[in-house]
Amino acid sequence: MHAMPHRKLIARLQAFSGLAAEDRARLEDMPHTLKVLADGDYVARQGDRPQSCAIVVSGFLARQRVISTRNQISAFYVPGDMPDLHTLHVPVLDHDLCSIGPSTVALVPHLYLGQTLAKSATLTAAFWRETLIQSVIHREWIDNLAARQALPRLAHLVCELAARLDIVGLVKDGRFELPMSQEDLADACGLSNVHVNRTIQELRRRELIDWSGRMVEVLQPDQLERLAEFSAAYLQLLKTPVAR
Amino acid sequence: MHAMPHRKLIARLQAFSGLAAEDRARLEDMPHTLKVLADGDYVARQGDRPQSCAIVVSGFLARQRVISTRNQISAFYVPGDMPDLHTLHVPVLDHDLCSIGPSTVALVPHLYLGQTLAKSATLTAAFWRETLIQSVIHREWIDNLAARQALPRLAHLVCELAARLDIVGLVKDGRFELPMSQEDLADACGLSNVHVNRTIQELRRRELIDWSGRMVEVLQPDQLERLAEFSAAYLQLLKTPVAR
DNA sequence: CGAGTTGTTGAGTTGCGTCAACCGTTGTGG
DNA sequence: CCACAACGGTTGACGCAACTCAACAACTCG
Repeated sequence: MHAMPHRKLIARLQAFSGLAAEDRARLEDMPHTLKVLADGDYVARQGDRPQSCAIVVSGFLARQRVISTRNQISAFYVPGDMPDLHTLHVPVLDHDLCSIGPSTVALVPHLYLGQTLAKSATLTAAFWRETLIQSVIHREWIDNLAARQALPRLAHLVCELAARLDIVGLVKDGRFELPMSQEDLADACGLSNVHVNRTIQELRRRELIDWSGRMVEVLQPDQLERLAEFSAAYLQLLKTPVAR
Repeated sequence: MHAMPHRKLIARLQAFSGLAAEDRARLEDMPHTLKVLADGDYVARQGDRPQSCAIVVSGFLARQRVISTRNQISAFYVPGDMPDLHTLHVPVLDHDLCSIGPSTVALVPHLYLGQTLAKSATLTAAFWRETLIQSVIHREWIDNLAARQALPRLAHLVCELAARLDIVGLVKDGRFELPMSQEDLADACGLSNVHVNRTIQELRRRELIDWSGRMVEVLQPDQLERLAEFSAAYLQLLKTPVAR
């Protein structure tokens, strides 16, 4: 089924960080166990001290946590992402890591990952950069939540997910799968599920997207990105190597 | 004036990452230039490719950027922070870095920083962890912006800044200096300046804080943290070393 | 086929924004 | 040394984006 489960991760690291052949080989040889998750299953829970890092192989994960009465989602993870890479250095997980729809993850032991990074400074830099991408995305979410109202806010999230899925080859003709419910979107956007519903209808009415069931199609990418003030540039900032 | 400008940074790295004597020495010997900033001065601008990293020596910086019509602040930086450490790996700055009130920063060339990290895996880990702390704080902001309304949201920000200032010894008897205007707070919290004003008055009315001029005093820390659902734990998660 | 999700719609409410005026403080230049 | 401009803080009146509650429809799945 998955001859090389972390293929998407390696391809992205290759593209953005430029791996040497031996680094690539080290990654391909990483020992791992595959784990199949159903909708709502947890990869790890708040307070856990994971002994391995997950790589999303297929499907979506959400980072979430209860704030006052709401189940707040602070990140989505798509295939090729490592949602808990930071636990290498920050042992305690501060959120739940939950499967949105069915998904598959590969688990790589900290022990092995640490040893591999110790052998290669470029690999260390590549994985460090990987955590920095997550920071960039976090900052976009902060801006999005604080500064935009519902319509552009949802539009921005759609643009972001489309761009991230495109990088790992999961967008075909502007179409891609989003397994999250409107309730999940509400939890991510700081809106009520009712208002998310009405806002999506407005996006449909303007013929910017076609969104029925789990499939989304972006009909007018330029218009949608203009509404969202979205620029994919921030996801592509990582192509120049570190100063030495 | 500043015999060792990055003393606060070193002390924090020491406490959270446990530096060896030689790593400490390397940090103390870092070549740098001091830069004094007035209110509103920029350390660097969006789109810049800085050739050095800044360490906040005194005062506050804000990471900001214009979103639609608003000047959105996505992070505050206090003494001991390295606001653009990530430019080591992500060359282009995606926000402005602006002084809030007068401040001083030490600039350390990328070239030197890269060479130093190449010599020490533990130092690399310590600085990587430093960027991960920023991620943790970003996620707290996401939760704060999305899930809490104005009163607890502002309370949470006050708690966070108090905790971060406390770590670097800038809190005396619950009192500390916050140089930002209510407008700045509004830009950080996704609120209007008018509503920030009213919300602060409510915090004062409840006798949770005393906030006049630039000085803030937390009168009832427990009550304030309960209102904000704040726990300083997330800033302290970094004390266990990496697996090897 | 029923039971539990997820999506949709309507009506009434509210937290927060906007606009606009006013006040106190600070700093600056004549 | 005062006049005055500039800025940050404060207050009131009004409007709106988004929330809550509640019912219902569509879909999924055992």
